[in-house]
Amino acid sequence: MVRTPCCRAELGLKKGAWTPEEDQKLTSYVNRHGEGGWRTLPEKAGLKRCGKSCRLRWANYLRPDIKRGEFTEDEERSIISLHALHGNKWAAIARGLPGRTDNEIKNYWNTHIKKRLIKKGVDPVTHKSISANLQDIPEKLNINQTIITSDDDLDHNKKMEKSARFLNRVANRFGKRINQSVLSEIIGSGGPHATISNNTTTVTTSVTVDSKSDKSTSSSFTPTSNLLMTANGNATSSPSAFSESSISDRLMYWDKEDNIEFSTFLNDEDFMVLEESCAENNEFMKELTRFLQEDETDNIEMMPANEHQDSFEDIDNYFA
DNA sequence: AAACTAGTCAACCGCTAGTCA
DNA sequence: GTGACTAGCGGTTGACTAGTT
Repeated sequence: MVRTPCCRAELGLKKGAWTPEEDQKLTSYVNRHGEGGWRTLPEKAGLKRCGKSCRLRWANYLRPDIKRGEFTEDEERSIISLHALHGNKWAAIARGLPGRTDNEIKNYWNTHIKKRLIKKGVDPVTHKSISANLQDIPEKLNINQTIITSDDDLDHNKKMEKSARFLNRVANRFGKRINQSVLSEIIGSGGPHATISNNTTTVTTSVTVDSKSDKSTSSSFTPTSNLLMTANGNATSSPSAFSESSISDRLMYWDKEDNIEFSTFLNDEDFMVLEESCAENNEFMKELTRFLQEDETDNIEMMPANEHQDSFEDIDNYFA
């Protein structure tokens, strides 16, 4: 299929920087007729520009809701979190930052954040430490070499990976149903942090989850590709938000004020407590709990924890 | 003061997905 | 099913500016 070029120089269409007069024409036209119809807009608005150029000028510069000026620290943190989630999907990232355009975020990333991350020793593509990435090289080169040095390490890594997968699945399943703004808020605050109880070690690390192998059925929420997790030897419970009854018991969320409770089943291997950042995101947990309660009242049976061999299968079945 | 370099960001280009006749 | 068309996206370019030599 042969396409006619959008902006043909022989038609005498102007390129380059926009003049204030052009901005004025475009703004008043869009204000009168609304966005859209970009192909025919230039002629109607009396502009010697291609429609694409007009759309871009409007979207990136003239739109009234565009926020100008320096990015705040919060915005920067959000960009980093969202980039970890979406990669170079600038439009997706921009949706999480009202008033900022994809172009602006892209430029800011390339000129500021990227450099800063590299300076801190963080790979801006993978969001892992650069030294950690060096350890990945054998894997990337398909060399059969393991960097796990002991059974304990292997076991610990498996636990963390499974726990990360669990969180991913919760996000994927509930992403379809939970208010997007609540999810954006969580992502904006750095994503859910999980504390894994393994009773032996205290480690801070990040776990990458293969979202391809975790088949997501979510149509409205992009699967998490990275989850930041804190593996903490001291099994902690957040004040008022989470409590644990026993290592093989259920993950509990209980809000005293609203008198609501969330629980799901985890065996001792997958046991985890969502703390700190999730506690900050009480809204998310409350909403999650409400959905569970609704489901329970719809007679969806929840099986006791000790009958579960594979908690992920159970979670899949439950949320399916 | 002039030349050069590096950083920034608006705008462009090429491509893809979605829609419609 | 096919092709024309539109809108939108991500990567790249180049003009402009500020800092340095």
